[in-house]
Amino acid sequence: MKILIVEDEKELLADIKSYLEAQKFVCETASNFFEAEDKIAVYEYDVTIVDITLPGGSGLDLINKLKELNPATGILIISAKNSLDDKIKGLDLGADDYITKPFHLSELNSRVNAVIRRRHFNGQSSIKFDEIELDFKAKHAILKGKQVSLTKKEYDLLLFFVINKNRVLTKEAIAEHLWGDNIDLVDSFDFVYTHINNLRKKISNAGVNNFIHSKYGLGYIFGY
Amino acid sequence: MKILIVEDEKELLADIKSYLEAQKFVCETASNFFEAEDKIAVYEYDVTIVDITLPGGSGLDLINKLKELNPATGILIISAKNSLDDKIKGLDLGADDYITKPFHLSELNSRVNAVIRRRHFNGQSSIKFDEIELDFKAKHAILKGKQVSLTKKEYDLLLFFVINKNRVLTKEAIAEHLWGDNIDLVDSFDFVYTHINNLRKKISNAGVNNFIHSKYGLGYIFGY
DNA sequence: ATTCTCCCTTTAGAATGTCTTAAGAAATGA
DNA sequence: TCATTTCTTAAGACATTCTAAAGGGAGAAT
Repeated sequence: MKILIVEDEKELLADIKSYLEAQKFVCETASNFFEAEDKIAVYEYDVTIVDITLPGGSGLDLINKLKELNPATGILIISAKNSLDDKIKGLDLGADDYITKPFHLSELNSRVNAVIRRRHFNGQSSIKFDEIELDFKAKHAILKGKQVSLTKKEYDLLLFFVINKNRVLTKEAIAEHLWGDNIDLVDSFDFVYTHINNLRKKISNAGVNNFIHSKYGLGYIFGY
Repeated sequence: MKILIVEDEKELLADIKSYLEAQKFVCETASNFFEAEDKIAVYEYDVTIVDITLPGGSGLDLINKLKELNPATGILIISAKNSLDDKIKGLDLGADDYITKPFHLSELNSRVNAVIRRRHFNGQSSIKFDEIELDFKAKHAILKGKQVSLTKKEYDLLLFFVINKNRVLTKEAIAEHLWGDNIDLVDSFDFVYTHINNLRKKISNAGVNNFIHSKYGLGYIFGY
């Protein structure tokens, strides 16, 4: 899960980032309108957290752009206590939720989770592909109807596969999505093999086979 | 897909090259205006990445030349943070996008992909010619409606043919497009024969025949 | 028409690079 | 602390790519 945080107060921005990263989200940040504009043009984040009052332009315009460029992203507004008006406008523009300053980071976190659930998966609490089902709340998989517990990385990896079914994912893309782009490209990405292997084991132990296919020299593809 | 990277900062140039090569692009480089001028005169790259500030001449002039010599190429500008003016001029001249220093290589990569998509494929996720279809997401071919898996070289080769249908391609051009300029021009290019043969086998095994024709002494042509 | 040269086809196997797997070290968290 | 998860490492298996070589055919020269 990759999140963009758009917030001009540097300290708050850093706090949010480190909190959400501790919750195992992969985060990127922007501290003004233009930076945010650049980032959303380039990457389709799962969730975008937007402070309405931004230097360089209104957060509302940013939301407009977001809806245009990446309608699938979840949008969470941060607003000051007094600007009720902006909140309503934001929700009208298609934001999913808002949170008022000051707030507890734990609350932000649960709202992010709620947004992800609602947005990405249309209010469902799980996503399913054939005999493979992922439960967002419990963060486990249901394979052939049976619960299988997954580690965080296995869960994220499987979710990334399910969302991108029938699309080749290079190990670089996988590494980037699960670990963020602060990883060094000279790295070998060997650890991806390990996680793929672990995930495959758990899936096939449950009697579900042949869903993660290797494409030699290209990457992996999930599907039949 | 072949990319020319024009950038004078040696270290950045090397970083970009190795990143994009990891993403399975074939890259060539130029570190000043004249070198770039030479290269674009000789080969029609799919995408050209141009740093606006170059020793020997302006990147803007280079863009002009590019539009003249190879209007089909995608152009991506790299610019310093302060030179907003140049960016706009560049886009006016026909560049497709710009990216501001400093940037994440992953951002550059997605912009390159966006440029390619826009240029070559108009947002489609596959390209089709008669009974031959290539799925960009899954990186496989669909021949007579049936999925056929291809190796990376076979895929690249077939894509090159489909894009250049009804045009004679010399084996030197094929070699250059698929392997980049690190191959020696004195080489025999015999390996091209092998890959053509493998590709023909897979295509005809699927019951699709006579699409890759040999033109004795000239090269190959794809079509009826 | 015949011969010669060069280009292309095809095949087999060597070299290369990628993936699988497992075991253990390091990091994280209860 | 101990248990679990994540990362590192390495050996071996495997797919792909490249090399080399033999044979067939096209076009040019005689």
